[in-house]
Amino acid sequence: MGRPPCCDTVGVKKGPWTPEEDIILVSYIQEQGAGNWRAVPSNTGLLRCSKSCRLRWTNYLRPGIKRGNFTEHEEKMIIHLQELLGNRWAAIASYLPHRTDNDIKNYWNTHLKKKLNKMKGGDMSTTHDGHNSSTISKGQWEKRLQTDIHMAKQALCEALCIDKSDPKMLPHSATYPVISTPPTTKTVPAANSSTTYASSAENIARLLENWTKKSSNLAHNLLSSSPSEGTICTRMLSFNSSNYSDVSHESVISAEEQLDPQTHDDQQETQIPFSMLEKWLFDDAIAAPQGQEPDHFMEDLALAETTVDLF
DNA sequence: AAACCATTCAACCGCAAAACA
DNA sequence: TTGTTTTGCGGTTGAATGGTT
Repeated sequence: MGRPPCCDTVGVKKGPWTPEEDIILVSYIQEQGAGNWRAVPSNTGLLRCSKSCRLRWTNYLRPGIKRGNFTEHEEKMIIHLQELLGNRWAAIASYLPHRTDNDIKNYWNTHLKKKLNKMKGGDMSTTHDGHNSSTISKGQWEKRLQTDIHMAKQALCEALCIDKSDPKMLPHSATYPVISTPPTTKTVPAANSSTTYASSAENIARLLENWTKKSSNLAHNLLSSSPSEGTICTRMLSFNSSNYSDVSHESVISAEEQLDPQTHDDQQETQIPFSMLEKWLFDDAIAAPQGQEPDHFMEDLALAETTVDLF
Protein backbone atom coordinates (compact mmCIF):
# COMPACT_ATOMS: atom_id res chain seq x y z
CA MET A 1 0.00 0.00 0.00
CA GLY A 2 1.28 3.36 -0.94
CA ARG A 3 1.07 6.57 0.92
CA PRO A 4 -2.45 7.93 1.19
CA PRO A 5 -3.14 11.17 -0.66
CA CYS A 6 -2.75 14.40 1.26
CA CYS A 7 -6.46 15.01 0.91
CA ASP A 8 -9.50 13.38 -0.55
CA THR A 9 -9.22 13.53 -4.29
CA VAL A 10 -12.95 13.10 -4.67
CA GLY A 11 -14.58 16.47 -5.28
CA VAL A 12 -11.30 18.32 -5.04
CA LYS A 13 -10.68 20.76 -7.82
CA LYS A 14 -7.29 21.00 -9.46
CA GLY A 15 -5.69 23.33 -11.93
CA PRO A 16 -5.61 27.10 -12.21
CA TRP A 17 -7.43 29.19 -9.64
CA THR A 18 -10.29 31.37 -10.74
CA PRO A 19 -10.66 34.99 -9.58
CA GLU A 20 -13.77 33.93 -7.69
CA GLU A 21 -11.77 31.40 -5.71
CA ASP A 22 -9.06 33.96 -5.09
CA ILE A 23 -11.57 36.39 -3.67
CA ILE A 24 -13.03 33.77 -1.38
CA LEU A 25 -9.61 32.77 -0.12
CA VAL A 26 -8.35 36.31 0.39
CA SER A 27 -11.54 37.29 2.12
CA TYR A 28 -11.35 34.32 4.44
CA ILE A 29 -7.72 34.99 5.35
CA GLN A 30 -8.54 38.60 5.98
CA GLU A 31 -11.15 37.51 8.47
CA GLN A 32 -9.41 34.55 10.05
CA GLY A 33 -5.75 35.10 9.35
CA ALA A 34 -3.37 32.78 7.53
CA GLY A 35 -2.94 29.39 9.11
CA ASN A 36 -4.97 26.32 9.98
CA TRP A 37 -5.01 25.48 6.31
CA ARG A 38 -6.75 22.24 7.01
CA ALA A 39 -9.86 24.16 7.94
CA VAL A 40 -9.80 26.54 4.97
CA PRO A 41 -11.56 24.36 2.38
CA SER A 42 -14.34 23.34 4.73
CA ASN A 43 -14.82 26.85 6.12
CA THR A 44 -14.80 28.58 2.76
CA GLY A 45 -16.51 25.97 0.67
CA LEU A 46 -13.60 25.97 -1.71
CA LEU A 47 -13.23 22.69 -3.53
CA ARG A 48 -9.50 22.78 -3.03
CA CYS A 49 -7.20 20.86 -0.75
CA SER A 50 -5.52 22.66 2.12
CA LYS A 51 -2.17 22.47 0.42
CA SER A 52 -3.47 24.11 -2.67
CA CYS A 53 -4.97 26.95 -0.61
CA ARG A 54 -1.74 27.52 1.25
CA LEU A 55 0.28 27.48 -1.94
CA ARG A 56 -2.05 29.89 -3.68
CA TRP A 57 -1.78 32.26 -0.75
CA THR A 58 1.95 32.09 -0.21
CA ASN A 59 2.95 32.18 -3.86
CA TYR A 60 0.39 34.48 -5.35
CA LEU A 61 -2.13 36.20 -3.11
CA ARG A 62 0.06 37.00 -0.15
CA PRO A 63 0.58 40.74 0.23
CA GLY A 64 3.79 42.39 -0.83
CA ILE A 65 4.67 39.88 -3.48
CA LYS A 66 6.68 41.27 -6.32
CA ARG A 67 6.28 39.37 -9.53
CA GLY A 68 8.39 39.09 -12.65
CA ASN A 69 11.04 41.56 -13.83
CA PHE A 70 13.91 40.43 -11.68
CA THR A 71 16.43 43.22 -11.43
CA GLU A 72 20.11 42.71 -12.07
CA HIS A 73 20.49 43.37 -8.38
CA GLU A 74 18.23 40.49 -7.45
CA GLU A 75 19.72 38.27 -10.11
CA LYS A 76 23.18 38.62 -8.64
CA MET A 77 21.88 37.90 -5.19
CA ILE A 78 20.17 34.73 -6.35
CA ILE A 79 23.25 33.50 -8.16
CA HIS A 80 25.42 34.21 -5.20
CA LEU A 81 23.08 32.72 -2.65
CA GLN A 82 22.50 29.66 -4.80
CA GLU A 83 26.23 29.16 -4.92
CA LEU A 84 26.36 29.28 -1.15
CA LEU A 85 23.15 27.56 -0.15
CA GLY A 86 22.39 25.33 -3.09
CA ASN A 87 18.78 24.80 -4.11
CA ARG A 88 17.39 25.90 -0.80
CA TRP A 89 14.92 28.25 -2.35
CA ALA A 90 13.10 29.12 0.83
CA ALA A 91 16.36 30.19 2.44
CA ILE A 92 17.30 32.19 -0.64
CA ALA A 93 13.86 33.79 -0.72
CA SER A 94 14.29 34.93 2.85
CA TYR A 95 17.07 37.21 1.62
CA LEU A 96 14.88 38.61 -1.14
CA PRO A 97 11.90 40.40 0.31
CA HIS A 98 8.76 40.25 -1.78
CA ARG A 99 9.94 37.25 -3.78
CA THR A 100 8.57 33.78 -3.26
CA ASP A 101 10.68 30.67 -3.24
CA ASN A 102 8.65 29.33 -6.14
CA ASP A 103 9.30 32.44 -8.17
CA ILE A 104 13.01 32.32 -7.47
CA LYS A 105 13.14 28.64 -8.27
CA ASN A 106 11.35 29.20 -11.57
CA TYR A 107 13.58 32.10 -12.43
CA TRP A 108 16.65 30.06 -11.65
CA ASN A 109 15.51 27.14 -13.76
CA THR A 110 14.35 29.20 -16.71
CA HIS A 111 16.83 32.04 -16.84
CA LEU A 112 19.81 31.91 -14.55
CA LYS A 113 20.84 28.32 -15.10
CA LYS A 114 21.08 28.92 -18.83
CA LYS A 115 22.82 32.20 -18.30
CA LEU A 116 25.45 30.57 -16.12
CA ASN A 117 25.80 27.72 -18.58
CA LYS A 118 26.65 30.19 -21.29
CA MET A 119 29.04 32.10 -19.07
CA LYS A 120 30.85 28.91 -18.17
CA GLY A 121 31.07 27.99 -21.82
CA GLY A 122 28.65 25.14 -21.48
CA ASP A 123 31.00 23.29 -19.18
CA MET A 124 28.61 21.86 -16.66
CA SER A 125 30.23 18.78 -15.32
CA THR A 126 28.43 19.50 -12.13
CA THR A 127 25.12 18.28 -10.87
CA HIS A 128 21.81 19.76 -11.86
CA ASP A 129 22.05 22.51 -9.32
CA GLY A 130 25.49 23.59 -10.39
CA HIS A 131 27.25 21.87 -7.51
CA ASN A 132 29.65 19.07 -7.92
CA SER A 133 28.15 16.77 -5.38
CA SER A 134 31.21 14.61 -5.08
CA THR A 135 33.58 17.46 -4.37
CA ILE A 136 31.51 19.76 -2.22
CA SER A 137 33.94 20.95 0.34
CA LYS A 138 33.67 20.58 4.05
CA GLY A 139 34.20 24.29 4.31
CA GLN A 140 31.16 24.94 2.20
CA TRP A 141 29.01 22.76 4.41
CA GLU A 142 30.32 24.60 7.42
CA LYS A 143 29.43 27.88 5.81
CA ARG A 144 25.95 26.60 5.11
CA LEU A 145 25.60 25.55 8.69
CA GLN A 146 26.88 28.89 9.87
CA THR A 147 24.41 30.63 7.61
CA ASP A 148 21.56 28.58 9.05
CA ILE A 149 22.64 29.39 12.58
CA HIS A 150 22.86 33.03 11.66
CA MET A 151 19.41 32.95 10.13
CA ALA A 152 17.98 31.29 13.19
CA LYS A 153 19.56 33.91 15.41
CA GLN A 154 18.11 36.71 13.38
CA ALA A 155 14.70 35.12 13.37
CA LEU A 156 14.86 34.89 17.13
CA CYS A 157 16.04 38.47 17.37
CA GLU A 158 13.22 39.66 15.21
CA ALA A 159 10.71 37.66 17.20
CA LEU A 160 11.95 39.30 20.37
CA CYS A 161 11.76 42.73 18.79
CA ILE A 162 8.18 42.06 17.74
CA ASP A 163 7.31 41.01 21.27
CA LYS A 164 8.52 44.35 22.53
CA SER A 165 6.74 46.36 19.91
CA ASP A 166 3.13 46.89 19.06
CA PRO A 167 1.51 43.50 18.57
CA LYS A 168 -0.30 44.92 15.60
CA MET A 169 3.00 44.88 13.76
CA LEU A 170 3.11 41.12 13.79
CA PRO A 171 1.13 40.43 10.65
CA HIS A 172 3.21 42.85 8.69
CA SER A 173 6.46 41.50 9.96
CA ALA A 174 5.34 37.99 9.34
CA THR A 175 4.36 38.89 5.85
CA TYR A 176 7.59 40.62 4.92
CA PRO A 177 10.63 38.52 5.65
CA VAL A 178 12.86 41.54 5.40
CA ILE A 179 15.87 39.52 6.34
CA SER A 180 16.50 35.87 6.85
CA THR A 181 13.34 35.34 8.81
CA PRO A 182 11.94 31.87 8.42
CA PRO A 183 8.41 32.11 7.12
CA THR A 184 6.17 32.73 10.07
CA THR A 185 2.86 31.96 8.55
CA LYS A 186 1.44 30.50 11.71
CA THR A 187 -1.95 31.77 12.57
CA VAL A 188 -1.83 35.47 11.91
CA PRO A 189 -4.29 37.58 13.83
CA ALA A 190 -6.96 39.25 11.79
CA ALA A 191 -6.08 42.56 13.41
CA ASN A 192 -4.47 45.11 11.12
CA SER A 193 -5.49 43.03 8.20
CA SER A 194 -6.55 46.06 6.24
CA THR A 195 -2.97 46.65 5.22
CA THR A 196 -2.33 43.11 4.15
CA TYR A 197 -5.66 42.85 2.48
CA ALA A 198 -5.03 45.95 0.44
CA SER A 199 -1.93 44.40 -0.99
CA SER A 200 -3.71 41.15 -1.61
CA ALA A 201 -6.27 43.03 -3.54
CA GLU A 202 -3.49 44.56 -5.56
CA ASN A 203 -2.15 41.16 -6.37
CA ILE A 204 -5.42 39.91 -7.71
CA ALA A 205 -6.55 43.17 -9.18
CA ARG A 206 -5.05 42.30 -12.50
CA LEU A 207 -7.01 39.10 -12.49
CA LEU A 208 -10.11 40.99 -11.59
CA GLU A 209 -9.55 43.39 -14.44
CA ASN A 210 -9.66 40.58 -16.95
CA TRP A 211 -12.37 38.88 -15.09
CA THR A 212 -14.64 41.89 -15.05
CA LYS A 213 -13.97 42.43 -18.71
CA LYS A 214 -15.04 38.88 -19.43
CA SER A 215 -17.98 38.87 -17.16
CA SER A 216 -19.01 42.30 -16.05
CA ASN A 217 -22.43 40.91 -15.32
CA LEU A 218 -21.02 38.42 -12.90
CA ALA A 219 -19.20 41.14 -11.00
CA HIS A 220 -22.39 43.09 -10.82
CA ASN A 221 -24.22 40.07 -9.54
CA LEU A 222 -21.62 39.55 -6.86
CA LEU A 223 -22.02 43.12 -5.72
CA SER A 224 -25.73 42.83 -5.45
CA SER A 225 -26.19 39.26 -4.32
CA SER A 226 -25.48 38.17 -0.76
CA PRO A 227 -24.27 40.78 1.73
CA SER A 228 -20.99 39.05 2.34
CA GLU A 229 -20.17 38.69 -1.30
CA GLY A 230 -21.14 42.25 -1.90
CA THR A 231 -18.82 43.37 0.84
CA ILE A 232 -15.99 41.40 -0.64
CA CYS A 233 -16.42 42.88 -4.07
CA THR A 234 -16.90 46.38 -2.77
CA ARG A 235 -13.63 46.07 -0.91
CA MET A 236 -11.90 44.69 -3.93
CA LEU A 237 -13.20 47.35 -6.26
CA SER A 238 -12.32 50.12 -3.88
CA PHE A 239 -8.70 49.06 -4.18
CA ASN A 240 -9.11 48.68 -7.88
CA SER A 241 -9.28 52.44 -8.21
CA SER A 242 -5.56 52.81 -7.71
CA ASN A 243 -3.19 52.15 -10.53
CA TYR A 244 -1.35 48.91 -10.05
CA SER A 245 -0.76 47.60 -13.50
CA ASP A 246 2.68 46.77 -12.25
CA VAL A 247 2.85 45.78 -8.61
CA SER A 248 6.42 46.75 -8.02
CA HIS A 249 8.16 46.78 -4.70
CA GLU A 250 7.99 50.54 -4.59
CA SER A 251 4.32 50.71 -5.38
CA VAL A 252 3.51 48.15 -2.73
CA ILE A 253 5.52 49.98 -0.14
CA SER A 254 4.14 53.35 -1.03
CA ALA A 255 0.60 52.02 -0.97
CA GLU A 256 1.23 50.62 2.48
CA GLU A 257 2.88 53.81 3.61
CA GLN A 258 -0.31 55.59 2.85
CA LEU A 259 -2.23 53.13 4.92
CA ASP A 260 0.23 52.85 7.74
CA PRO A 261 3.43 54.86 7.46
CA GLN A 262 4.66 53.53 10.79
CA THR A 263 4.94 50.01 9.47
CA HIS A 264 7.20 51.17 6.71
CA ASP A 265 9.44 52.95 9.16
CA ASP A 266 9.77 49.77 11.14
CA GLN A 267 10.57 47.86 8.03
CA GLN A 268 13.33 50.26 7.12
CA GLU A 269 14.83 49.80 10.54
CA THR A 270 15.01 46.05 10.20
CA GLN A 271 16.51 46.37 6.76
CA ILE A 272 19.84 47.59 8.01
CA PRO A 273 21.45 44.15 8.27
CA PHE A 274 19.91 43.19 4.98
CA SER A 275 21.59 46.11 3.25
CA MET A 276 24.88 44.98 4.63
CA LEU A 277 24.34 41.55 3.25
CA GLU A 278 23.43 43.03 -0.08
CA LYS A 279 26.57 45.10 0.01
CA TRP A 280 28.62 42.03 0.63
CA LEU A 281 26.90 40.19 -2.17
CA PHE A 282 27.52 42.87 -4.73
CA ASP A 283 30.96 43.84 -3.60
CA ASP A 284 31.91 40.23 -3.81
CA ALA A 285 30.16 39.66 -7.10
CA ILE A 286 32.23 42.43 -8.58
CA ALA A 287 35.48 41.56 -6.87
CA ALA A 288 35.50 37.79 -7.10
CA PRO A 289 35.84 35.92 -10.38
CA GLN A 290 33.15 33.43 -11.28
CA GLY A 291 32.69 30.55 -8.90
CA GLN A 292 35.07 31.77 -6.27
CA GLU A 293 34.03 31.55 -2.67
CA PRO A 294 33.96 34.78 -0.73
CA ASP A 295 36.45 34.46 2.08
CA HIS A 296 35.09 37.36 4.02
CA PHE A 297 31.55 36.10 4.08
CA MET A 298 31.53 35.07 7.70
CA GLU A 299 33.31 38.23 8.71
CA ASP A 300 30.62 40.32 7.14
CA LEU A 301 27.94 38.15 8.61
CA ALA A 302 29.50 38.65 11.98
CA LEU A 303 29.41 42.35 11.34
CA ALA A 304 25.79 42.12 10.36
CA GLU A 305 25.18 40.10 13.48
CA THR A 306 26.70 42.89 15.53
CA THR A 307 24.25 45.26 13.94
CA VAL A 308 21.42 42.91 14.77
CA ASP A 309 22.66 42.80 18.33
CA LEU A 310 21.97 46.51 18.55
CA PHE A 311 18.29 45.63 18.61
C1' DA B 1 -2.91 29.93 -41.69
C1' DA B 2 -1.31 25.94 -39.60
C1' DA B 3 1.87 23.03 -37.42
C1' DC B 4 5.57 22.59 -34.61
C1' DC B 5 8.83 23.85 -31.07
C1' DA B 6 10.54 26.43 -27.03
C1' DT B 7 9.73 28.92 -23.01
C1' DT B 8 7.41 30.31 -18.90
C1' DC B 9 5.27 29.77 -14.62
C1' DA B 10 1.27 28.26 -11.75
C1' DA B 11 0.19 24.30 -9.57
C1' DC B 12 0.80 19.50 -8.07
C1' DC B 13 3.26 15.71 -5.74
C1' DG B 14 5.86 13.39 -2.35
C1' DC B 15 8.74 13.70 1.42
C1' DA B 16 10.46 15.48 5.79
C1' DA B 17 10.11 18.30 9.70
C1' DA B 18 7.41 20.45 13.10
C1' DA B 19 3.55 20.62 15.99
C1' DC B 20 0.26 18.50 18.62
C1' DA B 21 -2.37 15.06 21.42
C1' DT C 1 7.75 8.85 24.40
C1' DT C 2 5.05 7.74 20.60
C1' DG C 3 1.77 8.16 17.01
C1' DT C 4 -0.86 11.32 14.21
C1' DT C 5 -1.74 15.52 11.91
C1' DT C 6 -0.31 19.66 9.75
C1' DT C 7 2.84 22.51 7.44
C1' DG C 8 6.81 23.67 4.56
C1' DC C 9 9.96 22.60 1.00
C1' DG C 10 12.05 21.23 -3.40
C1' DG C 11 11.38 18.74 -7.66
C1' DT C 12 8.49 18.16 -11.38
C1' DT C 13 4.62 18.62 -14.54
C1' DG C 14 1.64 20.50 -17.90
C1' DA C 15 -1.22 24.25 -19.76
C1' DA C 16 -0.70 28.60 -21.84
C1' DT C 17 1.77 31.52 -24.67
C1' DG C 18 4.97 33.20 -28.07
C1' DG C 19 8.11 32.44 -31.76
C1' DT C 20 9.59 30.06 -35.89
C1' DT C 21 9.13 27.45 -40.01
